[in-house]
Amino acid sequence: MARTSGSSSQKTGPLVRAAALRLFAQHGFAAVSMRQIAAEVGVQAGALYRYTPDKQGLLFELMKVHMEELLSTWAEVDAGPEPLSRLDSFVRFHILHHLDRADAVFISYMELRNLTAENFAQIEAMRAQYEQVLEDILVACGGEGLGDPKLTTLAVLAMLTGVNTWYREGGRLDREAVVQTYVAMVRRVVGL
Amino acid sequence: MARTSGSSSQKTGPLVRAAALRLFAQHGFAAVSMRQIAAEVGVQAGALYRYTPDKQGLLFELMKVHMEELLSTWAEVDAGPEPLSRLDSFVRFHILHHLDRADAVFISYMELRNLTAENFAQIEAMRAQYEQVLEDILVACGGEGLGDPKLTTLAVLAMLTGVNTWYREGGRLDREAVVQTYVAMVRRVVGL
DNA sequence: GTCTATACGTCGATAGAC
DNA sequence: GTCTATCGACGTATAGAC
Repeated sequence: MARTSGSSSQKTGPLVRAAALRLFAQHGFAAVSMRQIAAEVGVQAGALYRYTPDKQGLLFELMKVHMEELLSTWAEVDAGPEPLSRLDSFVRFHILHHLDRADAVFISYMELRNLTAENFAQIEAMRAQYEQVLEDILVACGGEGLGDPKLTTLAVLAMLTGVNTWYREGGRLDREAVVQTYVAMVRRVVGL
Repeated sequence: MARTSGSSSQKTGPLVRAAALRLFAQHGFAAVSMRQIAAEVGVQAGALYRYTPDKQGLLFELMKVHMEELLSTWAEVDAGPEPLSRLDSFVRFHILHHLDRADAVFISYMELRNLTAENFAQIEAMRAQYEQVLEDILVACGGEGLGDPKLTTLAVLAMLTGVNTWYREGGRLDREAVVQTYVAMVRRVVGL
């Protein structure tokens, strides 16, 4: 029996998350009210609580889904054993994946302090896991200039994620040009 | 005639700004109330309006002072004409200056979206000015690997500012070790 | 599954006493 | 220069009708 149109139960949930994602990214978690999110979706504020236990739960789910997707997508993309091509591939993946999810990336960096301690610990663990991915690649590459693997990892990630703060579609450089420039810069940072 | 103790007019203003700086950095601009700031200072909320026109003005002044100090302090530190030593000196300056002002740095990156359009434009202009400082140095260095000066500038600044997100006093590396590692990494990024 | 109505607290900012 | 008192608006979250 096909449910034709009546119930929006399978639509409203995703709409709530999409609206929250956009509004949190634009104005900040604390500055956005449940009423605003509801208005964006086209329902009354009370209806939101069918889809989230509370505002905090909404923020946490957005960040959790983002981090899970980051880790699982890399696992799919990750090609193979050759270290240097893995490094290039990681740089490309990180930049493009982050550019495609600017709102979620922004929230995941800016709103960490608005998570409860328990929720923060979960997100933090996934972030550390992602850092470890790059550190392992860098160690496998083992460039001569690679002094401290931890520091190099953090420096490279900061460099790559920084692209999100200035890149605009239709600007002077397209994505491919940015990726290639960063691939070259990262190689130099690690001394290869 | 020495005013001995009575009036606190010369003390409260700075205390208000110090409290706001700390609280905004910890909880975010939107999440902090004027009542919280007043409680931290030890006055009632109404008294704050002797020292700022409104909450927005308080945020703006913190960011404005921070950017002005960043630019003027570099102008003092900037040594001379030799490009490569200027680059090293900029890296050292940026890292240490930022580590010494973690709260102001954090606010200046996170709360840009809470500025009015007019205030944002002023801060943005000073940020662009600071970026130009590094770009000029990089161009003067003119390393062979230096592909796009704008991109390299942004990548290096992201790398350097990223230190603030993980550095903790008393950790595995002291400031000097961090500075030296980053000086070496930045030289490699620009191909020198 | 969404609505209306509401409990109850806090917000930024101002007025006027002292 | 700081206080107390207050305005009107808005915050999250819940209860119960439909």
